[in-house]
This record gives sequence, C-alpha cells and structure tokens, in this order.
Amino acid sequence: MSKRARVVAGLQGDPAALLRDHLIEAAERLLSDRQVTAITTRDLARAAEVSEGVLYNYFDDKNELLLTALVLRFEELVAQLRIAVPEAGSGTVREDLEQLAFAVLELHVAGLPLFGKLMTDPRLMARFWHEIHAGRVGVSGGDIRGIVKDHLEKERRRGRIGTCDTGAAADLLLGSVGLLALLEVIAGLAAHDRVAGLVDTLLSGLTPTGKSK
Amino acid sequence: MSKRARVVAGLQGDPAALLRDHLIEAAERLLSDRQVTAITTRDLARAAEVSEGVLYNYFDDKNELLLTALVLRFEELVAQLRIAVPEAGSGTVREDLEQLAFAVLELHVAGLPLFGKLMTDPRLMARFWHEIHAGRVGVSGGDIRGIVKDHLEKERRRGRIGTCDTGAAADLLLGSVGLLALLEVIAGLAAHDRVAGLVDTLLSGLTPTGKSK
Amino acid sequence: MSKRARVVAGLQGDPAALLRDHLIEAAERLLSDRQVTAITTRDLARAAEVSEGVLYNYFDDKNELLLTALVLRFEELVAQLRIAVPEAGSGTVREDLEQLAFAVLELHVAGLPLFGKLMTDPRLMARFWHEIHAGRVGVSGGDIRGIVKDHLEKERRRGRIGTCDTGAAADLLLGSVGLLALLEVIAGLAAHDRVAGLVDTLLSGLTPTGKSK
Amino acid sequence: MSKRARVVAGLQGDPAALLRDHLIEAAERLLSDRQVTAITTRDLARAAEVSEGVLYNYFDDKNELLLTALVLRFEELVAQLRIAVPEAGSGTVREDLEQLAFAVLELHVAGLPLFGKLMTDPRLMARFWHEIHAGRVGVSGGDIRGIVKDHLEKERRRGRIGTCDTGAAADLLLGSVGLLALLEVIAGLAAHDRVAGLVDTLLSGLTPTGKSK
DNA sequence: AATGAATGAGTCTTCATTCAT
DNA sequence: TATGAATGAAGACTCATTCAT
Repeated sequence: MSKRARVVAGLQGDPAALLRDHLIEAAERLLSDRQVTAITTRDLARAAEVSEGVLYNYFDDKNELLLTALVLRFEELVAQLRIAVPEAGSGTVREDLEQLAFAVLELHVAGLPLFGKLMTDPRLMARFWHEIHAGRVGVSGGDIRGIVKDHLEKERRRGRIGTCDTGAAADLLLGSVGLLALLEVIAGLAAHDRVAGLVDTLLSGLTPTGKSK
Repeated sequence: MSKRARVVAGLQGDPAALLRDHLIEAAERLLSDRQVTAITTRDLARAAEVSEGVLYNYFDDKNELLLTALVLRFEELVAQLRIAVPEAGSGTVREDLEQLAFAVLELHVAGLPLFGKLMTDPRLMARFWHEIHAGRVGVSGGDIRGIVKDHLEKERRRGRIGTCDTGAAADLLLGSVGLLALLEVIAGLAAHDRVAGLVDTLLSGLTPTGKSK
Repeated sequence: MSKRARVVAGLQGDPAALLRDHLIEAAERLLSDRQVTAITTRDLARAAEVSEGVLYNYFDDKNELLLTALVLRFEELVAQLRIAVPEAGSGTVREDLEQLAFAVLELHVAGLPLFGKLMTDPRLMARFWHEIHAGRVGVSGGDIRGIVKDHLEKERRRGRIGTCDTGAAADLLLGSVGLLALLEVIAGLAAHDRVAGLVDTLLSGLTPTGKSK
Repeated sequence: MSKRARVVAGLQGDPAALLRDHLIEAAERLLSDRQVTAITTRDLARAAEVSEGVLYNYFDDKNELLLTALVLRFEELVAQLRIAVPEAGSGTVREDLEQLAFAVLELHVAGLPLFGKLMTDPRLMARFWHEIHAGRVGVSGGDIRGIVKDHLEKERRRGRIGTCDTGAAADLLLGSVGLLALLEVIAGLAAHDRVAGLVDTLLSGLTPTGKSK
C-alpha cells in the first residue's frame, strides 16, 4: 500500500519488520567497530542506506535502536553458550569442565566489547539491565552462572566431584575466565593457554594433601 | 614577564608544575562523580578555578588531562592495596587469604567505575594501557596479580598450602572477586557475604576426597 | 475503481465532499485546544482517522485546511452573535445595550484565541483576510460593527438615544469590550463586571451636565 | 583580555555589554519583519554578523534574546506615549483628549505587530507578561490605562468634564483607539480620520438631550 | 602566560510533503 | 483514491578549541 524503502525493495515479507531488522543489523555492524556514544544518527542512516528520519519510524529514539541491537547480540551469545555446554560425562571431569570453560571464554571475549560499550552511557546501561531481567546478565552474571552451576551439580550427583559450594565454584570459574578474556581483549594475552591451569587448580584446590584447612 | 594563575598565586615552587598538578586534582575530583564523556572543558576550568584556555598550555587536549588523572587515581588504588595486604602468618591460611580477598574487593569496587569511564573512549583506553606498562593493569591485571601471587608463594614456602599453580590460583581469586565487585556495582549484590565461600572453595578444591583428580 | 475512505464508508453523498468536511471538522476540533503551529499533519490525520496523505487530495497544503476551519469557526461565532442581539425595545436602552455588549464580549472571548492563532503565520493571516471579504472582519471589524451600528440606529429612530455618530459609538463599544475580553483571556480579568460601567459611561458621556462641550 | 567579536572590534566600552546590545538590536531588526517563530538562531547570527554560538554566551536560549528585544521595544513605546501626553489645559477638553487619543493610536499602531508576534508562542507570552509587572502592559492595559485615567481625572478636578467613571472612560477610549489601530494595521483603514469622531461621541454620550438615561 | 569570548561543525530530532502500492 | 512509510531539510543547542587581549 504505502512506500517501501529501497533497501528492502526486492525482499519478501512484511516490509516494516524487514526494515526494522535491517536497521538493527546496521546498528550491530556499527557497534562492532565504534563505541555507542560515537554512533550518530547520520552514521546509522548511512550504514543502513536509508534516510535519517526513518529510524524514528521504528524506534523511539537513537538509543532504543542501539539498545535493541545490543540486547539481541547478547542473547545470541548466550544461546551459543548453551549449545557449547558439554553433555556431563562425555569426557573426564576435567575435560568437560575445560570444554565449558572454553565456551565461557568465547562468550566473554565476544561479549566484553558489548559490555564496555554499555558502560559508556549509564542510562543505556540501566535500560539494558532492565531489558534483560535481573540476574540473567552481567559479564558473567545470572543465567550464565546458572548454566555453570547446573553442570557442576550434575557432576556432583554423578559423584565425579566432591561435596562443595557449587555456586562459589561457578563464580571462581566464571570470574577467572572473564578476567582472562578481559586481558585478551585489552592486552592481547593468549587466554586459551591459561584455561587448563585454571581448571586444574580449581579441581585440586590449594590445601596441602593430607592436611585439613 | 609572564602571568601566574590566581589559584597558584601564593604558592612556592615552579608555577607551571603547580598549575599542572592543580588541574589534575580538579580533574580527579570531577572524575569521581561524572562519566568522562560528561566532563566538559568548562567544567574542568570551573572546578580548577582557572580559565578555559590554560588546559591547553599543559596538555595536548582535554583527554590527555583526563587520562593523566585516571592513571594517577589508579596508582593510588594499587598503593592502598599494598598497604592492606596481610603479613603472611598473621592468622590462619584462610584468614589471611580472606583478608587479602577483601582488600582486592575494595580495590575493585573503587576501581570499576574508573575502568568503566575509560572504556568510553577507545583511544583513551589505548593511551591508558600504554601509560601503565603492559601487564601491570586491568581491573585485576598484572601488578595486582603479582601481589596475590607473591602472597600465595609465601604461604607455600611456609608449607601452609600445597604445591600448586599460584598464578592460576591468583587468577581464580582475582577474577571471582572482580566478578562479585562488578555485580555489587551494577546490581547492588552484597559481595562481601560471598567472599568467604570463594576462599573456602578455592582452598579445598572440587575433587572428591580420597580420589585423585 | 476509486477507493473510499473508511471514515465516510457508510455515509450517503459525494464521498469527496464528505471527506473534505470530515477533515475540516477534525481540524476545528484540534484548533480548539492547540496553537495552529502546534498542529502537525499527523495530528490532523489521527484526529480525522484517515491517512496522512489524503489531506493533499482536498487542500493545497496543511495551512489551507487550517484556514478553512478557521474561517468556518469565525462564521459560526458571528452567527451566534446575530442570534444574541436583543430585539430593540425589549428592555430599557441601557438593558438592551448591556445585553448586546455581553453578547459581543462572548464573541470576543471565544474568538480571540482564534485570532491569536491566525497571527502566527502572516501568510495565513493574509489568506484569512482575503477569504473574509475586506472590512467584514477583524476581532471586532466590519460585519460585527454593522450589527452594533444597526442596533444603535434603531434606538435612535425610536428616539431612545440622541442624535449621534452611531459608527463612532459602535467603535467605542466594540473596542472597549474587545479590550476587556483581551485582558480576560490574557490576564484573567473579570471582564463581565466592567461591562455595565462601560455602557453607562457611553450613554451619559463625559461633558459636565448643563455645560456645552 | 579575551577575544573580542569582530562586530564590536573598534568600539569603546565593555565589549560584553556592547555585543549583548548588538544582538538585541539585530533581534529587533528581525522582529520588525518576521514573526517570532520564524526567526532562527541562524538568522539571528547572520543578522548580527556573529557566529551561531555567541547567542548562548549572553542569553539562556533563543527565546530569552527575543523576549528581551520585545520588552525593550515595548518600553520605548510607552516612554514615547508619556512624552506625547498633553499638559491638561493646554487646549480645550476636546483638543487635549484628541491629542492624547492620537498618541495612543501611535502607540497601538507601533505596538500591535509586537503583540501579534508574542501571541505566537504562549510560553513567550507568559514570560513577557511576567517581565512587565502585571497591569503595566497589554495592548492597552495597566500602565497605559493609568496614563489616560490620570488625564481624565485632572480634567474632572478642573471641572472641564463631569463626574463619571474615569476608568470606564479610559477603557472606552483605549479600546476603540486600539480597534482602529488594528484595522489600520490589518486592513489599511485610515484610522486617524476617525479619532475625532470617537472623542466627540465619548464626550457627549448617547443619551438624548433633556432626557435622563 | 592566563584569560575567556568567539567560533562553527556537529548532534538529535521533528515534520510537511511525496509517492509506490 | 486512500494509504502510510520514506524522505531530508531544517531547527535549537553544545562544546572543544583558538586566539586577541
């Protein structure tokens, strides 16, 4: 009935949804090499090859578009993590835990820039936080923590690890892997090489053999 | 004859150095309650009670001043950590490690906003990184890691903990404490309550008693 | 075959004329609680429950629609005044004149915002003026003046007022009532309370009794 | 000490005050051939031959500059009226009243466009109203009314006019003269020619000679 | 060397109008 | 002929940087 944007001219489907998605994709592309605050409406329009005003037909304001792109990207990352979680028992305890740790590392390496971008703008951060229901997010927060904790509890039920505070263990793993990811992203550290050491140390603990704490 | 800024009028010493420091102090003050991007040259000038132009006599641009203030603040925080590190053997292994963990938590809670501010501007971040020699920094990077590692090695030499990868152990502790700090800053989590659990789990490890890894 | 707008779907008559009128009505409604400049084409479309584009099928542009609505509203107000004019002789001279003055006050209070809206856009004003044949309008211009003048002349023919310049008398009445209306609209003055004083003073004049001018 | 705008480069006096006044003058010039709402910051800057930003060094926002210009212009007009008010007794009652009426007519003819401009923007109108303390303004309000009323009371004390409601008489004169001014401004009516008739009718009143009201 | 006003590019957002459907 | 999304030209305002004084 009404006019259709040139960029979605030849495509099948609801033109509105198409264009909305197109805008989000353009935003994601921009987000991958610029800080949120460094992205202007003009950039967005140029990247999407549409006029400047079109953004406001689909989003309340610039930040809402950016936020949507950010949330989407985050959800993709978590979905990828779920896929990468090993079936408990597919290898040794260590092997499975290492596989999980590598998956978490991937998530962090990919997600950290995202997170950094959010910190730029406190209001954006707040909206992001609200969008992703509390506890489901953070660099390694909530949901992700649940995934790791669940894995550990399965292992414990199988008797492959001892009685322990699985929550704390999850924090140790997530935090340290997150730290490696940060150093990789910021300083180019080879994080992968240090994951095995992390898992070993977490498994055996620090207490000298034969002694209690 | 050259003019001396009113604010350093009565002071002894090289007026240039005095004014430079004065500007940095004003920047630090501003940095403690605003995002870097939210600080204008006018703010800076007003806070330092000098004219807008002086800034350019001592720094290449606004960001250089801000960066200098950021680096300084970071160094103060690390210095505070050094002071808070327990004398090994002043308590049990756990007590000492907990005390260290708390000190690290304090550092992170104080330093995280700083870090967030840096991420605003990638160029600023790069310059910051360069300023603090590689590996010495990060939310929980290098230097700090050395402090924790040193502590653990002292404990090992005393025989209070077993043979282990002290670097990995330091990463586990720093990373997980950093994660708690992040959740405290972002989501208001009571991080302190979970530090003890972290230390316990790190000490005992996950491997079931009586079994080898 | 041509399409018929949903809002005039079930109605009898020329669909074009129907829709045109429908648009004008919507505009009038909007005009009663917004400044002309604050009315967007989107507002107009939403109020009329039609698409944004139709407007341009019936009017040259947005302003022409608004103008038409304004002229219509003005004519309604004048029609109301005609109805409210007292039958000369239904009361005393003063009573009749007061009744007329009150009617004129109503007209002004209702019409002033309209007038204000017009002044927003000089081109709109010019077109309005052209639309209402010269001399027939103004806050208290032409036609209205004729109504007051006619009333006064009837009274004079009846001998209830003396020989005088009824045109000037009409101007005195209209102008002063208009002034009160303006002050009521702008500053919340209780205009009604001062109408009687106006009429009295107009009737008796300023010249001291027994003296010639 | 600091830079001086090119436009006030050669002039004596406080450059800030100079430029501020220069901006106001530019605004007044613009105001005399455009509606307030039709004046952009760019227009203002171009008219004053300064950069766009300079406006904000002297006024909170665009409207404040415009408002200042409007208030100033209004005050000039009132001052002119005061000067033009006849010494009571310098001529006959009618002559003096006519002279006053002419002065008021001048005021209105000059002030009406100003007033019209204000009606464009209700918030601006409110600020204007607040600026000019209540009762001092309006097309023919307060202060102006006081001037006319004072004149009439002097005449009454001299016994040159009878006992009457001088306030109402002032309203009759001001309102009707305002009306003529409006018609002159809008429709090019020759207002001057009708002032004498107004004054005559006001002086003699409508009541038939020898009869009571 | 300090001052602080001038500069003007750049920001987000609105909205009348067009035009493919 | 109605639709309503796309268009893009403005608009007001900010602020890092410059530079005459």
